[in-house]
Formats: sequence, structure tokens, C-alpha cells
Amino acid sequence: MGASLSDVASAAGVSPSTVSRYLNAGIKLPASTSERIDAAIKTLRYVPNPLARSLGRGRSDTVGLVIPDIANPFFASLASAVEQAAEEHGQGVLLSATSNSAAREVEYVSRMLRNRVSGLLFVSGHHNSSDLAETLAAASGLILIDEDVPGIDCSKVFCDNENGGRLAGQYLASVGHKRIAFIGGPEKLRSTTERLTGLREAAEENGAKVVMTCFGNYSPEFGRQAAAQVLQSSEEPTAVFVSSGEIAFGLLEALQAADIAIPERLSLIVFDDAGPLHLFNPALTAIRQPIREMGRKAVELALAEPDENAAFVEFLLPVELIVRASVTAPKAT
Amino acid sequence: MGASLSDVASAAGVSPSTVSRYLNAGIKLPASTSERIDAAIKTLRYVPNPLARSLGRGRSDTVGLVIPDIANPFFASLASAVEQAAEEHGQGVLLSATSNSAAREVEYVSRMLRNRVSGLLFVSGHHNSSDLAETLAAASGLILIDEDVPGIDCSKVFCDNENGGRLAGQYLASVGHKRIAFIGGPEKLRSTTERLTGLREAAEENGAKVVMTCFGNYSPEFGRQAAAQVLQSSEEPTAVFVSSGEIAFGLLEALQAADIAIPERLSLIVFDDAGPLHLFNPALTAIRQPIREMGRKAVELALAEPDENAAFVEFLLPVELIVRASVTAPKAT
DNA sequence: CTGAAAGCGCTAACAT
DNA sequence: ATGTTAGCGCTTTCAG
Repeated sequence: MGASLSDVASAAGVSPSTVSRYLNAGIKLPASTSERIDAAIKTLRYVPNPLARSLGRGRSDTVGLVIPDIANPFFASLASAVEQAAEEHGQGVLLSATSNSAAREVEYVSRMLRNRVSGLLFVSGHHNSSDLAETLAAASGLILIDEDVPGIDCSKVFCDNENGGRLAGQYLASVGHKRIAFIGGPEKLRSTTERLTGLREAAEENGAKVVMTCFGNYSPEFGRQAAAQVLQSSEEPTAVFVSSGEIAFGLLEALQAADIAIPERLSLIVFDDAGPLHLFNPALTAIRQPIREMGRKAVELALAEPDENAAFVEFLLPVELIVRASVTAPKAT
Repeated sequence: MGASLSDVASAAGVSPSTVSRYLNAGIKLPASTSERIDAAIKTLRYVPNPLARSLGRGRSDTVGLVIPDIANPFFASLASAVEQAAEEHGQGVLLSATSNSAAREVEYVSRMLRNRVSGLLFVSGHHNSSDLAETLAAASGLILIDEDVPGIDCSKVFCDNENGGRLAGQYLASVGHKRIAFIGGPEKLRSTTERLTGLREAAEENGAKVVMTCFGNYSPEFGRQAAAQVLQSSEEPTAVFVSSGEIAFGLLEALQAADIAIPERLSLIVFDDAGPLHLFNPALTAIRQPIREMGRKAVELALAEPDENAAFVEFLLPVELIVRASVTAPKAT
């Protein structure tokens, strides 16, 4: 197709390596030669071939991002942040969504590795896959975001799930709720367990109780099922903590269909404030994660020089309570 | 790092080319040798290096997707569809979001090209950039989605914007609206002009009129501004057609802040039904685009054999009216 | 049908 | 400081 580096070199009367160094290492050379090179580049419309470059260096200028679902607003925002941060480092983004398939997690992660990504950002959606652990163990520049993978030693970026749970628990208790339902994600994921821990502790410290829990995947469909369980519960919770926006969507749908007044009959608080939750009916009270910061931090960590007396670090980014209309005092019993 | 093709070859006692052909072209060879190759692959844990493969073939197994903004639910859904379709064709996805910068459109598109993507799916957000046209002209496997780029000759996938406008206009007129406001995207984009055309025609055929128009970018911020304009309009529209979900978010916010009752005081219909618009306050009446089909179609077109007596095609996918609560009859004047 | 050999375009030791 | 020379790992024409 286009002109190659050596075309430029011969046109400028120098060796390919000189051109390469000039372009990459930014070495200085006599004005006359650098001008000839620049001219040749312009004339020949030379553009470097990143594939060749990557093959030669064993590393591509691309960071990999593997997430469960790009259509989920949380991950979409994360991808957006990653994309932007990567760009600032001159890196492209190779994206894969696993659609919550454990097999695809392994496959996509390993594809990223084969493509010699310069950093690999991974949000898992599953617990306990030995294949995954094995694949991940071989990765360099690996950063785990949002969910942990036990046994993997690398830098990690989470939000402060436990404190998010606490904030929600304190708030619900403070307006008078005594019986709280917890709708989580997959049972063994870090996000689920930590949020529940925080919620439970804060509730109990403030005279309230988590009276029911239910777990499922991060989908509207599960939200609908969860709504049924909440409504059937003999514990009669007066407030629901939902561990994700996607679940909340389904929950709300089902609750509206069943003519349950929110917040009068049931208060609702959502973990995660991605998407326009403030426009919902009612506006949803939420725990907001610093999604953009998480993405940015992850990219920085992934791209940091690996040699530096490299202890792996684990970041816990702060969350915040956003008070809106979906929580109110429970009706007097 | 890992074992290479030639490692496998020598372990199996054959030549690299044989292994390559066996793996790629799927040729048959004596059971004994194929077994030795398989064994060697397993033992050495051989995984092919896609970078080398791409460099050799001049084409990577990756489709490029360039969109304005991945955090926008419409593009997020599109990306999800593309990702999935690409996967089914054994292709990865290289993603870039231009954040509505014309310069970045050129840069990202050309980066994709340099990376020898096997197909390039592009959603523009700008009108009239000669640099862009020049860059795009050199692209192979280029598919334009959702927005046109004048002068570029390639296959394209749109939704039926004009009919979407018509459906909205007919519906608004049918419930009694006479004065309709149109809040569009950027003024010269195909999506904007076509939707307006359809809306206007249907309105006029049914005794209504588009009494004001305003144009801006696809963002909540513009939606807020547009709200102010609608409220100040001397034409007193009784219904608003909004050309995107993102704009609708800002519009709704501002309208709520100004205590405008929707739909009693002002009816609202949104083009595009990405995101949980049915959970909004009020549930938003919308024109739904077949986003997944658009993504899927685009991938298929991009990956189709280019030689086939190749006339470029232009697809117009059907839209549909989703009736919800944000449109009602206007108050008697 | 299989193997040898020449790239793909760039980088990086090594030598000058 | 610049040039020479090997690769990086795979594909593919071209002989055999």
C-alpha cells in the first residue's frame, strides 16, 4: 500500500534505523538531514505501520479492556473513561464484552494477551474459574477493575463498596427503616459481598436489619424476579437496596406493574448512579461511584513502568450518597 | 514468550508452511502428521500471534468502530451489537470515541486504517471536513452508520429517519397538537434534516405545523438550552419532538426545574429509545431505532467479500412508534 | 502435496 | 552518532 520506513530512508539518503530513531527516540540530527527526512515523509505520505511496530517491539500501543457488557451504562461510562485516558497516553483501546460468559472471559483475555496489549484492564463477572486464573497469571500490565479475581496478584482499582453499603444503611436507618431487603449481584462477587457487609453493619448499628437477601446477575430480568421475591417476603421489608442500575431497571418495572408506590410503600436506593437516574419516576436515591476516576486510574497503573520497585497497589475510590426522591420514611406500622 | 509456529513445526517434524496451511487453510494431511502437529501444539502450548499474522497478510482480524461517544446509550448499544456480530465472525473490535471532535475523527479513522482493520464502521458527528473525506476515500471495507458523509462512496446503514419523523408528526397531530417544536441535533447532519422533513410533512398533512426549530449537539447541555428556547417561544408549541435521548435528558431536567408539567402542559416525543425511557417521569413516548440490527448489518457488509460484483448498498432500517405517557392531547386553548 | 525462501514493516543489538 | 544486520512470527509464492 503506502510507503514504508525504508522508502523514506532511501529517499532521504539515510538508513532505516536513522529514520526510526528520529521518529521514535526523538534523537537530534543535523538540520539538513532531518529536513530531508521530513520532506520525504511528506512527499511519500508515509504513515507508520503499527502492526509492524508492535510485532518488532513485542508490544502494541493498545490497551485491552474486557468487560461484561458494553450496553450497561456503568461499563459504558467506564469504557468512555478508559478510552479517553488511553488516548491521552497515545494508546488505542481494544474492547471486548463477554456477555457474562466465563468461557469468553478466558478467550477474550487471552486474545488481548496475544495481541500484546500494553495494558489489560479487566472487569470480571464471575467467580472461580481456574482457566481464567491461569490465563491471567501470565498477563503483564494487568489491572483488575471493580471486581476481584482471587489469587491474582496485580494492581487493582475498586470503589469503596463496603462504605457504599454503610452509607446506604445509615441513611435508610436514619429516616426510620427497620427492615431492609438487599438485592445483590452474583453471590460471590466482591462487589456483592462488600456492599452487603457494609449495609448490614450500618443497619445493625442503627437499629435496623437486613431481613432478606437475594442474588443474581446484573440484568433487568433478575430485577424483575427480585421484585417478586421482595413482595412475597414474609419479612415485609420497607426499603430495598439494589446493587446495580440494571437490576434496578427491572425491579422498578415490576414494582410499577404491581402498583407498588415508591417510596410510600417501599423505599429504594441504588448502588451506582450511571444513567439518568435523576429523571426516573421517582428520582432514584443512589450511591455514586467515581467511574471516570476508576477508568483513569486503571489506565495509569497499567501503563506505568513495570520495573519500578513495583509493589502491586490496590486503590479504593470513595463513593458518595446522592439523595433523591426514592427513599422516604416508612409508613407507620 | 510462547512457542512459535516454527517451534511447532520442528517438534512435529514438518515445515512451518505445512503447519500454517494446516491451521489456516484447513488442508487435510495424513492422520499421523496431523496428530503430531496437534500434539506439538498442545505440548508447547502454542498460540498464534495475531500481530505477525496481520502483518504478513496485510489485514488484521479486527473491525474498527469509530463513534462520537461511547457513554451515550445509543452508541453503547450500537457498540454492543457490533461487538457481538464481530465476534461471530471471529473478529475483535477496535473502538474509538471522538468526543465530537472533527480532528479526532480524522485521526482515529486513519489509525484504524493503519492497523489494517478488516472493516471500518464509522458514525460521523460532523458535517463537511475535507480532511475526513480524503482519509475515508482511501478506506476499504468502510461502512457508514447512522450519519452520512457526503461524497463518500461506500455501503451505508441508516434507520428510516424520515419515516420516524412522519410517525411522530402523525401521532402528535392525531391527538390534537397544532404547534410542534423540533429540537434537532447538529443542523446539517442527515439524521437531523431527515427527521425534520418527515415531521414537517406529516404535521402539515394533518393540520399541524412545526412552529420552531432549534439545533445543537447531542448532549444534555444542549437539551437544557433548548428547553429555555421552547419556553420562551412566542409560538407556544404544545408538543416537542426531540431528536435524541441525550438531548431529552437535559430538556427534561430543565423542564422539571421550571415546573412544567409533562405531558399536561407540554407533550414530548423522543427519537431513539435507547436507555430505560419507559421508567422516566413520565414514561417517554419514543421512536425506536433497530440499533442491534443496524450494528449487525454493518458488520456483515464490512466483512462481505469486496470483489463480488460490488455495487455499494444503502440500507434503511425501519423505525417504530412506542406509545407511552409523555404525549397527550393539548389543553384546550 | 510439501518444503524452502522471501517477504510484511519496523526495531534493536551490534558494529563502525 | 549512523549504518548493518538480524530478527519479530507468520503467510505465501515458487520450486521440487
